[in-house]
Amino acid sequence: MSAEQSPPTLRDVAARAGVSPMTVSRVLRDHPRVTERTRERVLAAVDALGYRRNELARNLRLGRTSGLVGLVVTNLANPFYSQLALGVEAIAGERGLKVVLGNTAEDVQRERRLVEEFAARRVDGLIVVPAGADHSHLTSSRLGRLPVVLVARPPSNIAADCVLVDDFGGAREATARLIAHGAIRPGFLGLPLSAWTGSERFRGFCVALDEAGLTLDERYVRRNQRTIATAEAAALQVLSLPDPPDAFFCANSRNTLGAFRAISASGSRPALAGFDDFEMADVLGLPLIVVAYDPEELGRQAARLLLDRIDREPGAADSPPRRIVIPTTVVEYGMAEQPAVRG
Amino acid sequence: MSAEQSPPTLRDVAARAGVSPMTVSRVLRDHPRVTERTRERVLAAVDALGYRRNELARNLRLGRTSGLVGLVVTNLANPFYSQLALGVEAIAGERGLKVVLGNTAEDVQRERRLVEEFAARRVDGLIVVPAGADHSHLTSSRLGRLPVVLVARPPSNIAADCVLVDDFGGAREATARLIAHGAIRPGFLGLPLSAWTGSERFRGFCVALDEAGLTLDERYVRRNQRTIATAEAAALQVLSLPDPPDAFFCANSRNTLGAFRAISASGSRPALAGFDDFEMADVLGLPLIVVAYDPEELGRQAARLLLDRIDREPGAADSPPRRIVIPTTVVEYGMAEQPAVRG
DNA sequence: AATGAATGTGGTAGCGCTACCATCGCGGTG
DNA sequence: CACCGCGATGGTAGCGCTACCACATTCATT
Repeated sequence: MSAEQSPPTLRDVAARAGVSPMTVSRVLRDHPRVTERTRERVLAAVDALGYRRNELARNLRLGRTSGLVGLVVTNLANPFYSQLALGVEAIAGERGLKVVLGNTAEDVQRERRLVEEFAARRVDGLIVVPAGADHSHLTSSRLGRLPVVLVARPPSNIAADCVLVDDFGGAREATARLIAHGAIRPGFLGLPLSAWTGSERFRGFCVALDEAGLTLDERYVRRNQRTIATAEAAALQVLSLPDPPDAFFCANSRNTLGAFRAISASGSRPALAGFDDFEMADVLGLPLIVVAYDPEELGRQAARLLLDRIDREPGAADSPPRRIVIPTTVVEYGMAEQPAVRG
Repeated sequence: MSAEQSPPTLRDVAARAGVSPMTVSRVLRDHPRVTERTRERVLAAVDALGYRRNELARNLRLGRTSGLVGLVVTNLANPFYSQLALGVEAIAGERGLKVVLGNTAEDVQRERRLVEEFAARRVDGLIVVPAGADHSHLTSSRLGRLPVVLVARPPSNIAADCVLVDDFGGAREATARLIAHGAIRPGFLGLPLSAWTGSERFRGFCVALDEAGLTLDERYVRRNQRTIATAEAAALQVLSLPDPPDAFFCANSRNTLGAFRAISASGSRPALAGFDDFEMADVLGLPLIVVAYDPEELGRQAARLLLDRIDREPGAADSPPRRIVIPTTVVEYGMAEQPAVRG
């Protein structure tokens, strides 16, 4: 009685209630064939002992799954991914599934390990923001038919569902707005083309230029900025050209902020547009066009795709992979009225 | 052979390798007493079948824990909590523990449910940012001696470890800096006193005033702003007094941003200080003092406290609850040089 | 009164894994 | 040549739970 070492088991409850373990199990499962009197006695024993059913043992006996969804992201400190996680948690939670977290820090090795561990823990499914370009370790078949949904970056050499942001459309539309506001020599601050978002957003930028009959000046393009500071330096470099750009499209918020700083520092006032909305966009005091979307929705859709696969009969033939694209909206903060607005 | 329904088990591997399940188990555990030849045959079978050890079953047999840490936060969309999660994940990950996520949206009922579910899943420990003031459902004893660490808000009527931010010290120091820069009638935009952070930060503000020999004008105090918009309105209200404050201390970033907007809109230029650093603090274009701290460190410390409890022998007497306070630093963005700096 | 069905309860087995002990074969010792 | 010791392997049991079947009641039906 004094030092209750390990939590009580169903057996302990049965002993105390003076019934068999089976009866306790039935009471806890709300099985109909139990007398009210028995039920009460069992529940009293449960209460007295502080008993809690061991879901691990239960799951082992029952399904062989854990009731967990593995979520592997590249950088949880990024609000984008935490909102994604929130969306996943919301939808998974509706089904009683819990979310297990893994952070890769863009390290493919860590991603591999995490995916292996999650599979070993018998998660019901995986939602992954892949760090690298090679996704061969994410094939559902290799993971024991474990459903996998990719987020933000499409599957490269495997068949898997995925949820993407309309990187291309958003970049194109925002660039078009820049042009509608009068830009004729826009520059681009972006990401390496090796990154999916990097190439898609650049493509959108280029197409918008093309559609407006403008040609891209390669001197205005910088792609290797990973921090606000380097983005600022890159923007300053471009701005110090003898014929600087009259606008910037920035492929993510770090570049946008870097450009913002550069513009604040320099005398020139190029127009500014960027992918990713941020909380203080409207108080920066400079006109700004941003491409906004809902990261939480990204998570919700990914979770829905995953639940769909999980619910499918395991014997059923694999349905073809699906791809969901989350739309973007372009928001203008403090821009002067322009002649024409697209979209 | 055609439709491999369920993942292969250790038995399947044993059959294929022509050995007993025990031998397979030993190989997988790197038990020393296995011939090299046997090991190779087993590993070949593992490879051929794509076998992966079932950690659920393993844990059931072994410990009775899940190797999971439950993390319950109030709002994952808040970057503060996602960085916290990152810190927890980092430390837990070093020990091979995974983090299961729960979001309460400040709903005490949801918190209760989540804690119950996590306990039923036999998590090894819980890290909770409590939503309400009543923490009775978080007692380690009620949860089957499950270790619990509270974060950001201290335990109110239970014994539990906790990790806190130096709310008082940070608010006091930042307010002192405002005063050092010349403020003599500072206002306060804050949170309800019922919230721990709300009362602590207000206390710091008051003490700093007192230490400088200033008296608080109650008309300058607003406490019920939950959004940037309401904070802006509150700040405007205060600023439109016949004798408005010459500075604001804001208890969180929403209030700081609201005040920032109000100040930008109105003609006056009160000095501004606020709790919580944010990425764009230095580009706002207005002098600003912020109280900064490392949310990730908060998570790391919480995880360390938890691991400490987990590692303790279950029979050992409960050690007294510990409390760790994460220090804050005060950062000045674009402030003019002042006569004297404290600290 | 005998039969059958419906009902509440208990016993047994087993999910996948591993601790523990038993067994077997080997070489070395007296 | 029995004997011991040791290293490699296998058998058994059981972690906590529940599906399945067996059984003992009870009650309606013929």
